[in-house]
Amino acid sequence: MRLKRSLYIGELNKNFIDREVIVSGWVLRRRDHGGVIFIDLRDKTGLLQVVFEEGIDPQIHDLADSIRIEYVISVKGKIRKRPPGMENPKIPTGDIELVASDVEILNTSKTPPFPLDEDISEVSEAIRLKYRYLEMRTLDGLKPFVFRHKVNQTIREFLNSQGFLEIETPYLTKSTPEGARDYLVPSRLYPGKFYALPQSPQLFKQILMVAGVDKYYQIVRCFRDEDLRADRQPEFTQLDMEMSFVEEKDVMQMVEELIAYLFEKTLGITLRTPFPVFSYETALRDYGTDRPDIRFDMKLKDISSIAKETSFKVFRSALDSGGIVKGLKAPSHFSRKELDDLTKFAQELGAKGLAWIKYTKTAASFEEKWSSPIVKFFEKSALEKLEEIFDTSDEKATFFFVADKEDIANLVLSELRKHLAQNLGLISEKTYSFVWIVDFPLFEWDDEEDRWISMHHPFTHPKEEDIEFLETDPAKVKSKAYDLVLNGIEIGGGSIRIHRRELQERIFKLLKITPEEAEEKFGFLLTALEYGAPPHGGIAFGLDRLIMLMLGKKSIREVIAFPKTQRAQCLLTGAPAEVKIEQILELHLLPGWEKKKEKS
RNA sequence: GGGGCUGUAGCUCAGCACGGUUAGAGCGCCUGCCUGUCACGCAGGAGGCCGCGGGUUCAAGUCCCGUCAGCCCCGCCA
Repeated sequence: MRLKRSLYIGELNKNFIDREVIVSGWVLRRRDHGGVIFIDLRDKTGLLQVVFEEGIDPQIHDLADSIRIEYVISVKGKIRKRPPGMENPKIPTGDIELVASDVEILNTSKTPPFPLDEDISEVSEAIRLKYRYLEMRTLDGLKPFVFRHKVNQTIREFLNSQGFLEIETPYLTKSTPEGARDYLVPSRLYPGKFYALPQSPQLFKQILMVAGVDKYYQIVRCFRDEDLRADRQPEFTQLDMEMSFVEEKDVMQMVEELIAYLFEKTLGITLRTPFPVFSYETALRDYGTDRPDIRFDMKLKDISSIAKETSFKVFRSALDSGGIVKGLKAPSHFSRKELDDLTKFAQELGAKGLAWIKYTKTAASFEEKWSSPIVKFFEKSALEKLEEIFDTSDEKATFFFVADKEDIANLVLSELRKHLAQNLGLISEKTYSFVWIVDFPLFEWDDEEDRWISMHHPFTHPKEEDIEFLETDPAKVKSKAYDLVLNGIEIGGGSIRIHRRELQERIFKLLKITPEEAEEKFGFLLTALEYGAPPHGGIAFGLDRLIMLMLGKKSIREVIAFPKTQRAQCLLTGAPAEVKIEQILELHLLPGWEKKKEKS
């Protein structure tokens, strides 16, 4: 490299006029006027117009003539004030330019597969991922990653100041039976044995509490071999935290301070704390989901008691088979086609249908207020009760009802609620609405496995007052768990953990984990609990999700440098890929590996 | 495992319902001209396995079946 960079483009301003500088970067655009060639040079800090004039040095001018888009060059020259009227107000360096006296072409470039000088969000994601480095090289391409870097630093800054210790935990660890599918890593030294990549550092951080660390955090990669979504990657990053000698409120308060600090420092947004707290039961009752989006109202209402009084068979039969009738009110009327589409939307989520009633507050008579194929099944008193239950302050409204089993009604209506709010423009995009969900049930019944399973994970502490019901009425037992939800997306979840071996063993027993299995899978934890484990609890955040929401992105792939596709491939590297047979043999992955080993 | 959308030039897309000459557009690319442009301009040019395989047909980018890939969703999972 003959011409060594003297500064970044972003550092340049009028004060540099008449000074000689060397800048290095990529050619964004070039405008060849024959006798004069303009090149817009880009580095990660900005854009600068470089001028090659024929009169100054014909040789340099010829070299500039061969320069193409995305060539990597260093240019030496004097900064000059642009001639009057030639300024470009669109860029920060628009009132100056670099008059090239020397240029070094450090590398050529093929023509990029997509233009790097304009908005590339229209380019298909597959191509962007294959050439991720080109996407990142564009003017704003690094923005999400600069932001992410800042988030990480701010989190560390805050937690360090609070006395937290960042400690790394292993990636090659032990498979655990509960939770998601594990990614397995075959052991070369122990034929037939496997490491698992961690779904989270859960057990390690608990053991760190036993070790007296007191406050731990880690920004850590986690791995789960499940199907992907816009907000789910097989490897993702958690902000993992754990604290000793704490109750729920201590963790929640620490988190609120952290989140408030983070939003203030990185987005300049002052959040109102404490965040609202909903019980699991309330969330399900009012929103149909344990991750409610509370940026808008439109609460769900149980109208089973009204439905019971109607002659509408669909409602009656749902109630007779133990279901419920639940509904919501949208502040608008809908066309027949829109109603058909909404019905289809509901059916795709599992509803048998979607009942609706159009409501016009200012109609001439009571009867004319109500319009629907099903309104004939309703007595006047039933309609009056609807008016009462739903606050009918809107001029026009439409009631939607789902009659089904409770969980289906809740699922369908919660999705419908989001869908309608989005379409009706009820959601203000710039709002950040946090809400805590607490008082989760400790267990949920799993029909397939015919046993209770942990709603959170098996190490979650039951509410003290419910411990006595563990064996007699597991459904009644609530947990010391808490989820943090932002704009309808779960961004974090945690709990106070069990810190006594006896209680942990009781839970395992309830989960139909035999003592032998418990010893084999979690023996190290049980042993640790016996050596003076302090009360402790913590939380883990989906950091990718949080950053996605902070940046208003629709997918966590936008905030991950090299993400996987929905089919879990890396389009850049081509992973997963086949490996040499030798590698497979060495890992004892083929049938008959034991024999092969004996022979060798 | 299931449902939906998409796949045509380097990129973004039209053409497909109703099969029929040589498959188009914009941007980009190449060559030439041009000393003040900044999405420079002007003139000329190159560039296509219409995702892949099979079928129907005199004839398929267009119709049918299968398959692959990307995205969104359900299940699963956080």
